[in-house]
Amino acid sequence: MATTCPEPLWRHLLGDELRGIRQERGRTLTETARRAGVSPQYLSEMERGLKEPSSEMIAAVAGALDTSLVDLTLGVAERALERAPAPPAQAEVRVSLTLAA
Amino acid sequence: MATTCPEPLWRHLLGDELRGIRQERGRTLTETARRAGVSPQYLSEMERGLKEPSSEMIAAVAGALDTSLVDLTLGVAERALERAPAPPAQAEVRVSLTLAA
DNA sequence: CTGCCCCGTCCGCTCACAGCAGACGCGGGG
DNA sequence: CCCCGCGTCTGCTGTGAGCGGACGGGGCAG
Repeated sequence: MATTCPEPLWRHLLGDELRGIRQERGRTLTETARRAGVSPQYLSEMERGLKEPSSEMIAAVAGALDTSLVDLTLGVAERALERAPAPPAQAEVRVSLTLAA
Repeated sequence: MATTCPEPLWRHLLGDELRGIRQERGRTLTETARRAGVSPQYLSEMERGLKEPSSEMIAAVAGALDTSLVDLTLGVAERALERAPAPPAQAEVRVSLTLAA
């Protein structure tokens, strides 16, 4: 097991996920920022993982992208899994529990 | 679909998840804080959703609890699902995709 | 009973950063 | 040339992240 790649940080994964969703929906950064009630420069920074957005900001941008915190955190978890050298077996067990519920 | 319960915020869900994991492992707040390199008062505030911890702080506490950002965000997503009035069908599809990978 | 230790939370504080206004470069169209 | 929209850069200020000291509660020993 290689330990050469440290775990990515929350703000990076979140930013990647937000940009991913936005582009998937074909939305511009400027329009999304306006809908979320934040500045375009700030949304740009969020997406690039340069800032630690508050929970309210996260919720506002999620709303502007017609998604939810559930989807967002799941997407972040997926990205974290993709970047992990070996997926922990426990994480998969937890995911299957989520399906059972 | 009742819209009387707003979606919980990231910091609340995160805090609940951190406290849940810590108590599951039978660890004290003071010991966990020491291992994470944060003050006990700050960890207390984090767990109660009173503060917006930085990504590095989240990582440090996760490390102190012998867990990862993957597990953490999955746990948060689970809690968000539990508190959602009706689980979005899309979220479940994403989870099954995670299993397939 | 008192004193000590540990636990978790309250209160007040400082300085780094969250969030943004103005500016910039780029591409496209008239 | 101009205008518009896009996304990012730069600099700024007020706020809150993170913590030190203090506090109350519980448990234990003398």
